[in-house]
Amino acid sequence: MMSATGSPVRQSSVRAHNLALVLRTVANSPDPISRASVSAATGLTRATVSALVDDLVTGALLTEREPAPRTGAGRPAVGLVVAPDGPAGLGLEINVDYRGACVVDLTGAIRHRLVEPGDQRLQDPQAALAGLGRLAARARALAEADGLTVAGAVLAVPGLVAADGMVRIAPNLGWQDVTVGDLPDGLAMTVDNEANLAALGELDVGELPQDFVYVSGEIGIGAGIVLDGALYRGSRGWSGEIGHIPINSDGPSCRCGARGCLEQYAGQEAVLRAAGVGTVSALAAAATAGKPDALTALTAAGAALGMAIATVVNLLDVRTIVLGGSYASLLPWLRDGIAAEAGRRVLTAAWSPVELRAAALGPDAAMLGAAGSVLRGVLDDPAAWLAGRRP
Amino acid sequence: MMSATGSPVRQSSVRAHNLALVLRTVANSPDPISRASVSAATGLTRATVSALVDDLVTGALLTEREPAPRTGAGRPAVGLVVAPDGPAGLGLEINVDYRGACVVDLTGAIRHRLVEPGDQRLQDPQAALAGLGRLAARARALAEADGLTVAGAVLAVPGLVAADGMVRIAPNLGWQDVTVGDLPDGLAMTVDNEANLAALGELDVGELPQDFVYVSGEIGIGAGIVLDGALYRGSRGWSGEIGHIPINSDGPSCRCGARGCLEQYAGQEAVLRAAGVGTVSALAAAATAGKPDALTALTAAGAALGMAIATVVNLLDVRTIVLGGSYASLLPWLRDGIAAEAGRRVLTAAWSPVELRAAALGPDAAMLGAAGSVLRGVLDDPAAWLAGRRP
DNA sequence: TCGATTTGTTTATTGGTTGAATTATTTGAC
DNA sequence: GTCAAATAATTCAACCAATAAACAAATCGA
Repeated sequence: MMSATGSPVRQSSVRAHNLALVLRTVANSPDPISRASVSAATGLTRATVSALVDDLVTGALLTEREPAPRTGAGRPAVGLVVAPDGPAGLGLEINVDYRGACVVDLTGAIRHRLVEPGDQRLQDPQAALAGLGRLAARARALAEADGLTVAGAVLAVPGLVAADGMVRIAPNLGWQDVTVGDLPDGLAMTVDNEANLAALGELDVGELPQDFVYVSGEIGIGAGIVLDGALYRGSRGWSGEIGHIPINSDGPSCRCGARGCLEQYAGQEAVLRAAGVGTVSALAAAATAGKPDALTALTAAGAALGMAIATVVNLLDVRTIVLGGSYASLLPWLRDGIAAEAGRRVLTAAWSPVELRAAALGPDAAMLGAAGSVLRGVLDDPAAWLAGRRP
Repeated sequence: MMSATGSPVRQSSVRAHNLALVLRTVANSPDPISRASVSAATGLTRATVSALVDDLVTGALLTEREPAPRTGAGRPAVGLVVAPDGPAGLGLEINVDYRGACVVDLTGAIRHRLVEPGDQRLQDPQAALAGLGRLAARARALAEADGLTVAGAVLAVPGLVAADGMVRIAPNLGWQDVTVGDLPDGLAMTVDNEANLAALGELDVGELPQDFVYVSGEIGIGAGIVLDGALYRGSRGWSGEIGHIPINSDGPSCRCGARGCLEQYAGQEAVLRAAGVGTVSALAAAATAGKPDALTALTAAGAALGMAIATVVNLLDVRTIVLGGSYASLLPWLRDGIAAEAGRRVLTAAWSPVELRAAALGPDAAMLGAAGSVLRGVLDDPAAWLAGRRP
């Protein structure tokens, strides 16, 4: 009668779990950390930690270093750090006016960064992907010249990505139902939404709580939702479509077919039009100069954004909102409008106000998040990586 | 430097995991299931399953029964079912005009149900809790007379519940910062939001996907969010406050201080006022009779609800919405309005429409969900339960 | 009645953690 | 300068839980 229980068994995947636990403990430590400290932090025996660390060192995931300067008597510890020359993540991005690739190592250092400007909308998707493949190959060659092993690649696209890796629709790229396979050189590649990956990128740089929402303001408005330290993708991978939250039931019509969507109030096109300028940098300049049209436009956008953010907070009870994309640079003028509207509409604002932050990574957030998500795969399941490398 | 890794270690909690796996497999099976079938379904060896089942049987979580009629040769199997006389959950509820208690056994059968009508707003919170304690004691006595062991109690309240069990505010009960301790007879009790527990109750009866949102329409409008088969409570336990999603930035003012909240369009008071009737049942009667005022009011409420649901779906990518509370009985007249608005505003509606369902459990959903969440605790960690019972 | 078949248990083996003892390396005191 | 105290890391026997394979039990079918 085969009742589908969902979870398979776990025999001695205890080791896999503990391997990940040790690796994560070292990765989260700001300084080189000794085996004994890992033992204390995890609760595992020193003996066990030694055995696990041995595996991780021979598998090139950890490296021994000089320990942090210590005080008092006793045998000096051997410091452990995440290996800078082990696996690396290849982060890729195709966006409206550029494509890029970056290589990030396990320590989080950006080892290479290649960006090719150029309007991707002019090309058909397969041509754009072929160009991206060449860029990826160059980045990979650079990484391997450094002695790194590229563990995988993730591609960020501004669109709806299905669970099977098909790009359902990327309106600003003009893509529809585009299948993205592995890279030409055989490296495994997965695709994900740009806002999702940017959220992961912001999460990787730390300083953020385990629950937050990243709001990306570009031509469209998307959100990456991080709950309990993990990205929430939704049952089909289509979560975070914040741009079409209704602000006003009978507002201006939107390209989605409905009326009064957030995008019509706080999308890049609407704001630039209201401010009477052509680009985001021109808008920032006008706002800095105190031009009334610019300030009015930004105040209105902030109010609309504040309403949408209030909705998100009331629904998900996150206390932190990270503003990325063009919102990051415009936050100084958006902040008051957002805070006022959110303060009025968030039920729990009286106890704990919503915290607004500008994205730390700037325009590279999605690409870096893509590389980071490759590394996250290794960090979360080092046993699988070791098993794959062994033979 | 003690890097807080978050996850503690796991030694031979493999057993705990597999114990839960076996128990869940039996619980999910519609018919009595043999050890061999459990083995096949889980991937565990027959030997291992036998050992685990032994523990579960001696711990009164499983019972041997006649197996399902079988065909073909071979030694006849011994059927396993979840024990009807093992641990039971005590579900409690305090709502505006009644308080209740129910006892549910591990098989999901409702063994006892006690409801005391009466306006709870008239009492101060401690008096209401004392009355509830007496009701709980009666229910517990009935359960123990049946040979059941009450494993714990959960209380459903219509309000914001903090992680530490304090009821921050329950507007329709007139409660504010009420601390709820254990029951007078020493039984552990936890508190949770009514919509959250109702969502869990609906999840328990099955037939639902792993991701859905339960929308409860009472005086206020709340939502219970289920993601990946688990309730999402938010970082502080205050998720799901859907009633204050903005429908129209300059709509009628709301008691929350903002304008144009959903509650002002689809809350019970607004709808009854618009329809010119006094109660939900009168509204249903008027709608059945085809009264224009009632139909117009319900259509308008459906449209507002559809907008809010579209927001939820765009944000979380759930495909199923369960309508509970007074919405369950009014769904026939709300459905078209919701579906039209949601179809227009949900970005992915073209590929996969939003599925609307009426709640299956009716007004007892929260109370039953509360009892179910006690049992869920036992089902999810039978090892802890066995360890607690052993000495 | 016998073989085939399926269920459930017993037994030896293996993988992985633990705890205690052991070795290694430093600081500080006499 | 030597020795005791302290801390780090490794080695080794014991243990726990799952596995695989053999075995015992109970039924069907010829």
